[in-house]
Amino acid sequence: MTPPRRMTLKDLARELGVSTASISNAFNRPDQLSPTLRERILSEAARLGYSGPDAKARSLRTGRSRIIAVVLAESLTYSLNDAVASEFLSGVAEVLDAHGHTLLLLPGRGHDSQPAGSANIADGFIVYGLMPNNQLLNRLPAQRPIVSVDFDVDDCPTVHIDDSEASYHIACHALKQQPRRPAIINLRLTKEACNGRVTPEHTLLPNTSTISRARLEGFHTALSEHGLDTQQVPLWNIEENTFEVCGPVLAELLDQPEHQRPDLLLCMSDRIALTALTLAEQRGIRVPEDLRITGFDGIAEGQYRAPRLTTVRQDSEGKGRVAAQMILGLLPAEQQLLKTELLLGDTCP
Amino acid sequence: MTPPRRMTLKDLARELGVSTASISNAFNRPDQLSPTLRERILSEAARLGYSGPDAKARSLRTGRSRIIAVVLAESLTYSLNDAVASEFLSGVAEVLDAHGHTLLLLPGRGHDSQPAGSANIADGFIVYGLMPNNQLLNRLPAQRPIVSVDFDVDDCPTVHIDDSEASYHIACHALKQQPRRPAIINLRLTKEACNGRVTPEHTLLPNTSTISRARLEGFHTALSEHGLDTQQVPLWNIEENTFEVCGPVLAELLDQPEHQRPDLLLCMSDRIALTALTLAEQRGIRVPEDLRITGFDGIAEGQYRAPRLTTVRQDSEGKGRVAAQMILGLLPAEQQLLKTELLLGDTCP
DNA sequence: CTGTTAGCGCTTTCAC
DNA sequence: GTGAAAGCGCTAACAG
Repeated sequence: MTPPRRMTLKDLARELGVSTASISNAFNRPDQLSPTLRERILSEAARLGYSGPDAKARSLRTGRSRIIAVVLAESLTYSLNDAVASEFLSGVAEVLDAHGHTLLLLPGRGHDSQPAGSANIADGFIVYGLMPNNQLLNRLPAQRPIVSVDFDVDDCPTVHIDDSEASYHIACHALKQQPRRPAIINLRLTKEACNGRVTPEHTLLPNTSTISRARLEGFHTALSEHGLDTQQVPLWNIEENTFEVCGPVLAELLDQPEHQRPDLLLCMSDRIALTALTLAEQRGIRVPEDLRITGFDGIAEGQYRAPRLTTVRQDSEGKGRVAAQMILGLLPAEQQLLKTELLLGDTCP
Repeated sequence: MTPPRRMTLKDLARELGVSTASISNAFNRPDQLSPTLRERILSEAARLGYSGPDAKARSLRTGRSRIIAVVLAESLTYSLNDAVASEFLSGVAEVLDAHGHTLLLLPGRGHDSQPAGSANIADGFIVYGLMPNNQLLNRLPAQRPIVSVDFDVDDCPTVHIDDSEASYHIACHALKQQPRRPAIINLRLTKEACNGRVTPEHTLLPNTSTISRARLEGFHTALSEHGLDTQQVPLWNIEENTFEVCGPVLAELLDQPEHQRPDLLLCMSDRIALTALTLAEQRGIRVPEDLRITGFDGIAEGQYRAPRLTTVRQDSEGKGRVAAQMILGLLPAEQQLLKTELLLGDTCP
């Protein structure tokens, strides 16, 4: 009885009485051998159960794996359940797939740990939404292309949107109605973990390169231009963009006495806005009459419902596509700024 | 000027004047060398920019890549935007990550195409929601572990839920209220693509091993037991579990004359149920007074809203965890049947 | 504890 | 066209 070892290219060559080079060529370079021989090799290979060159050996030999890794800021568990991150991955996957590449998912886990050893099998890295100071970047294998998304890294091509401009625009729209008590609900704005009202004790993350600060800046500019004192506008913060974490914070906010409760919520994500909307509905607070709400992201969930969310649509899938194209060299490796669009829904008409 | 070639283990060995084995051991087997030497090697490696053994070479040598592939039924673009699939992937990722493995995503694309060449780098495969007749299975490299999820494959460990039982239970609950015109909204039930009412012209997919048929069977059993003629209960079908595809079908259903419009929708997914709910709200159809709706899956979106969806919760993340544990050999490779739970929401109290 | 060495399976010159 | 041979970077036996 023969050992049940997986058949190798060499085995097949011996079996067919041809050289290993011909087998290799049959699979990789059709022009290097006669069609007849190629046919014979391919059909015999199928018959004998040889399913093509081993990817491990091939990638060692050629130096390329046809695998692109996406490094996600948060844990995979979180990212995969976040609509924005999922859409982004969709876009990446679509392009990679169309070009015969596959997608390896790497967690950014913690703040400065090593990426898994198998990470460096990838031909290139797309780094999504990581904090700029994250050590992880330096730990990625050098010499291989990196594209960063949603934040700037030195000497690294980037794809992102103009967060402060988009925030400015949606805030301007919301402020047309002259709110008496606007509030801003931030996402990961503070250095210390904070789920609730932001107080003077909290320090904010650096105002360069963090999404939250850019969006906050846009909101503040709009508020100032409308004659409001930004110091007077309460800031709330949320650490994680999930129902579970948003819920209690927004409940606390909405359960304030009515004369104190905000009448406009500028939210930094659709998830936050949708949670606010649900909780308002449960409390009989009318949207938009008693409370106007704006979101950010434009996820499907906010648009296929009644009332529809007023928000900024960012093309996350498009971001993914551009990032993938850049990493594959199909697009020049430069800064790419994607457009956003104001979606006028029912929560802040 | 030295060539900018990536530093190899051998280079480092020469540089430090030690053997390659020691370098390798420093990274892989701490007990095989003195702590002093190990420290020196590690720190020098960091200083000289050697970021550890190359994954391609290592995997060729050891035969293992520490990469597990998940083969998704649909395109990645679709799967990543589907809450159920995303939750499943979350569960897989969580376990893999905890055990130093990484996740490679493979599209099932089409019905019988080759998996990408780089696929066979994986140490094992988790096959999610594929049709049982899919050729893809045979194309996966032999000799490597496979776990299938949500459908049965010969000689292949599987994790799934009892779809027909769960459907039976939720239908029994819904039928307590004696609906006059129940309808069933299926997901991929017919052989031919069909978005709308299922007619006698349509042939259904085989009743073995397809989720839809199992769920339909559960619904039918419950209907019969409640004295209803299953032949009289209209079947509708939807091909893709997205807002875009569900919308028109459910609009057509809801826009029927009132005396003809169903007063109970047994939906095969939460996405379908949520779309029905939104469209009903837009039309002023009261839920649950005029129309009761049940879903299937128990996604967060259906629970963190008002009214809450009545549905069956299946633990997709748990499925992912179990599948990952099986593929890593942490759990015996056998049939695993996960529990489901009836969630009584507001759409069918 | 350390060093030498033989491949893992493949691709790709290069000579025929 | 085809075949022989070198070696991608690493690990694990084994010998010292």
